[in-house]
Amino acid sequence: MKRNSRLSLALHTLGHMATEPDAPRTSADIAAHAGTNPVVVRRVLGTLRKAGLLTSEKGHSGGWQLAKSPREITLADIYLALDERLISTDDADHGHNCSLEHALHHQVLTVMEDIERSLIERLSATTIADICETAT
Amino acid sequence: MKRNSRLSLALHTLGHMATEPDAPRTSADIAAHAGTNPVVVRRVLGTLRKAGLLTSEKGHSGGWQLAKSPREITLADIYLALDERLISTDDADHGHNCSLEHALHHQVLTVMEDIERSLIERLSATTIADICETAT
DNA sequence: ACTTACGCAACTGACATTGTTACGTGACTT
DNA sequence: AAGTCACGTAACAATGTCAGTTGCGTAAGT
Repeated sequence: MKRNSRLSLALHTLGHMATEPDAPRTSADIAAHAGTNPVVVRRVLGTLRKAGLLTSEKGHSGGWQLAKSPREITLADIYLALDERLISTDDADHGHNCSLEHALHHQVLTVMEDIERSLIERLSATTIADICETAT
Repeated sequence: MKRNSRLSLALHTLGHMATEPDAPRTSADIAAHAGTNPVVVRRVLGTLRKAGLLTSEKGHSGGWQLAKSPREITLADIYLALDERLISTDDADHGHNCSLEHALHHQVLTVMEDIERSLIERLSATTIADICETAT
């Protein structure tokens, strides 16, 4: 798979959960539906649980469920929970001795931060409930 | 190095070239200044040459030079030449059978395309000559 | 001829990510 | 109480990407 497979898996899973919010789903079911592995599902959904978007229960009739109403979960929430940012937040060495390079990176970084801010703003405008409605 | 090292190298090199546009530089010099390898420099600058931003000459007193005035080269030109897009342009399998997944990806993709468009717009507002002036 | 410097192909090693196996733990069922 | 179900987590293998490196060819100039 490629780089944004975690995001794909998260969107896909939460989307389906939103259509039937009260039915818990096991990682095995989700994995089968998404064509991947239960452990991978638990890994990805685990980060969403840490972000407060999902709950998980063990044992019989356990599994994963939405922690809030689908109308309260935006695409931005999912994007931010997965922590796959546009900008590589490690600004370690590139300011070593060259003022030109420093100016260059500062300019690009400023633009990128603005862009990411507006990306999040755009993503937070649609909830997963919205998506389910438009998909009919 | 990390993922945007090609962009860093390109920006850095073009920035320095802009301060003295008529002096050709060899890949060995550039590599030494950037702390990398001449072949890597040729790889990266080669893509910029294909995009029409640089020229290269072989033999004695050969090397790399800007193909245009520094005032005509924007950050967007460099970004686009390196082809490191925000969106993974391979929309191969994710629309296989699930209309919900299709709607999800369509929504995210639309937002991402908008965002990238505005990123390019922002980057095209500053030329490398601008950077050299602000770096004094 | 000889040197210089790019062009390009092939290989290596580091690194990240996904997939897989294995085992522990909590919760429910009988 | 025993059994099962499902998550939680660690460890490892498989894969892909990318920078780095070596080597050789080719063009331009001395």
